[in-house]
Amino acid sequence: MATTTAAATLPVLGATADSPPGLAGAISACCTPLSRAPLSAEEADTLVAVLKAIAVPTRLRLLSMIYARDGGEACVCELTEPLGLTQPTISHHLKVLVDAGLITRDKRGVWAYYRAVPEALVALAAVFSPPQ
Amino acid sequence: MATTTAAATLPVLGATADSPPGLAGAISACCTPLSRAPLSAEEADTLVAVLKAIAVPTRLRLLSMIYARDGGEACVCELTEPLGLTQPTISHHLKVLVDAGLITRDKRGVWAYYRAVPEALVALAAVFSPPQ
DNA sequence: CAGCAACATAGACGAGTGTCGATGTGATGG
DNA sequence: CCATCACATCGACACTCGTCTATGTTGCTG
Repeated sequence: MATTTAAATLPVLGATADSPPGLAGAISACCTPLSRAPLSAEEADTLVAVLKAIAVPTRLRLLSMIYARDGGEACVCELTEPLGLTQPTISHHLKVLVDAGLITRDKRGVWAYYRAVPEALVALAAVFSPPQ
Repeated sequence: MATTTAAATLPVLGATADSPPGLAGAISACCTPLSRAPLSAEEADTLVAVLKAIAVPTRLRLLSMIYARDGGEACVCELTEPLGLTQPTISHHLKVLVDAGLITRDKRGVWAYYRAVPEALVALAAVFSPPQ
């Protein structure tokens, strides 16, 4: 169960109920490591859906801000100012990250807290695991 | 020199002469793991330049086809047919992957062979290494 | 040298998307 | 009940980019 074998054990991610219904679970469920075998069109589309979510500077910074936070959660108000963008823009990007399964949303009162999903990073790292 | 410490040793990548001048080296040179600390705008831009290169189905499939090949190299003629795209389109995407430092180009005679750069995958995997 | 094959480059077009301002939706407080 | 705050949604605009056709470049061959 070491991190090096994560790629083999991760397909369970897509089936567990407590993991988000997003695409992060589907990464490991569909895709062997890149260097293992050529990707089919469907596998590529699935993986790309997640990669596109993080291939934007704003979203990548949002992701790192949430993941680096104590407890791995932050509300919108804490993320708007550091990036110098509008609140609707931040909300839009957060929704994309949620849909990709990279973070989760938890509304408590007036505030919406976005939380990290570390398993998603593990799945991504597994995809990029080098040959042998 | 284990894979788990690759993140720490990889900054050398950007300095070695035999590694491509692409952005793959810059990944590890600029960016700590995502979950370590919030990314600056510049760090995000650098990482995104590489992520955008692979966040396209065609390029992701090209990358996997090259990396999964024996010897880790392939010529354009071998990559055009399986994807069902035009030769100029394939050449275009290969150039993007080369510029990102994910593959290298080696022209031998009439053929152009594109080769894998495993260190680039290691650097990417390091970026997505989970907290602690 | 002529001709062909493999690949690169140039220009154009259409689809996708990051950002914005304006507005809608609940929850809280007086 | 009304005002306010935190956040989501909606349309619109500008820009990027994946793909194509057409053409240029280079190396091999008869």
